[in-house]
Formats: sequence, C-alpha cells, structure tokens
Amino acid sequence: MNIIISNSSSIPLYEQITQAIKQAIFSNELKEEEMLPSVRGLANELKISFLTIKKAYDELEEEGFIKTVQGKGSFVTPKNLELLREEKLKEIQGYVEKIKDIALVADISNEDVKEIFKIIFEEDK
Amino acid sequence: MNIIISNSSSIPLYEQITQAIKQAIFSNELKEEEMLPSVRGLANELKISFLTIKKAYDELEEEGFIKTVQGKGSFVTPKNLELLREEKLKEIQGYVEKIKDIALVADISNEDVKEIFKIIFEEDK
DNA sequence: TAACTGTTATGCATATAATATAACAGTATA
DNA sequence: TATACTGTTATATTATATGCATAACAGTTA
Repeated sequence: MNIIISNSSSIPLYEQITQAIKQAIFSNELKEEEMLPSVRGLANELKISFLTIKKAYDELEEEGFIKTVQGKGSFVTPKNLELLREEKLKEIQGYVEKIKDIALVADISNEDVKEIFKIIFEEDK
Repeated sequence: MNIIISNSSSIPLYEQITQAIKQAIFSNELKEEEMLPSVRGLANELKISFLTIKKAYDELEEEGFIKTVQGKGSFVTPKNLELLREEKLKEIQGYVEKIKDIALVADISNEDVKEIFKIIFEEDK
C-alpha cells in the first residue's frame, strides 16, 4: 500500500485515505479478498490517529468496497464490476452537477451546455 | 430579490446567498449600478443574521461583483457580462473533458453520460 | 496465553458556520 | 440638526466537523 496524504489539503484525511484505497482497488493493487493494512498499522505508517483510519474504513465498508471482521481485519470485497461502474457514474454525476451550478449562476442555457458536450465527445470521431 | 435558502443544505448559508445574487446579476434581475437589499433588510426577510448577509456581500465584493459604500449600501459593479460568460464556458469545458476521461477509463458509453446529463438538468422542471 | 486484529468511550483541540447583542460610523433627508 | 436609514466592528455563544490521545474492551489465531 502506497498512500500519500497531505495535511494541508482541504480534503479531510479520512477522505484522502478512502480515495487512495478505492484507487488501489480499481487498479488491482489491492486484489479480491486481500487484507488491508490494520487500522493501527496504517495509522503508524501514516503517522496519524487510528481513529482516522477507522473512519475511512467505515466509509469504505458503507460503500461496499471492503468488509471488516472484528479480530481479523478488513478485506477487499470480491470484485463487483457493477459497483466500480456505479462509482464512476457518481463521479461523472458530480461533475455534471458542478456544470449545472455554473450554468445556472452564469445564465448559460442548457442548449449551450449540450453544444459543448457534443463538441468534446465527438471531436475525435 | 427572490432568494431561497435551505438550512439543511450542506452548502453554507452565505454561499447560497452569494450564488443566488450572482445568478440575479447574470440574469440581469439585478442590473448594473443597482442597489442590493440592505444587509439588515435581507437578513430580516430571510430570517437569518445580518452577519451572514454581510459575509456573503464581502465575498461578492472580493470577487468584484458588487461594491459596498458605508452608509449608502451595496451596488452591482458595472462589468463585462460577456467576458464572464466566456470564462464560465471554459470552466464547463474543463469539466466535460474530465467526464470524457472518466467515461473512457470506466467503459461508460456516451449514451449513459447523456442520460446522466438529462436527469440532472431536468430534475427540477 | 500472547500478540495480533477491530471497537468503543471520553475528552480535548481546532476550524468553520451561524447566531445574538451592542455600540459605532457614514449618508440622506425632512 | 435630528432621525432613520445605510454599513462596520467587537464580543460572546452555540453547533458541527475534523482529528488526535488515551484507555479499556472484545474477537481471532498461533
């Protein structure tokens, strides 16, 4: 596990950790059923509180990426391609929402936004 | 001025207010040189603290949207709306390119992206 | 049993957000 | 000039989110 976190980032530490671990799962650096670093182990490695690691792991479990068993550890959920896809769809959704906000505030019409989509998605066809 | 704010939103009240006022400026509901509601007036109307309104106005002034004069009030800065619009269009373009990259990696079809776009842009019609 | 796992509870520190209250300062006008 | 509007500033309080430290507890495995 190679996780880099930044204390000065506006993104909370536990969010940075969940993101890094998701990425490791996507890239198969963390394989199916593989055990994640222990909460205390990773906390020591990153020199932060284990409670912050726990919070990150709780979030990952909530979202179905890992499964935690008391006394044993946390393990990557058998890979669910649909789950990964959903994650990416949510990411895209976030960006579309940002676009919507910008368009709303700047009084840019849906037609104009649609036009930008069309140009970018078809430019290398 | 017709501003709707939500106390349960994760977006801070003062941000909701700056956004609403920017929108009013872009849509020309608030015209150049026009006076904004007084901090106390708007605070009473929205039933929140005038300090929250002040914070929003300070932010708007920082970004150049309005100009505040003690004793007189806050006024919409004369500006080049077309220039601002162009900036916002570029911002949107950047996000669309990010979306394209994600969709490519996650094997998400253009149709699916179009569907997300449709849902988000039409959800409150 | 020992040495790992994770869990829970408490308290502390800090930052942001939002509020209430009060006093102060500039502007316009009756 | 008095007053009623504008905005400004200072202080204190409350709530929430984030992150940490410590300690005790509980399950698993060798």
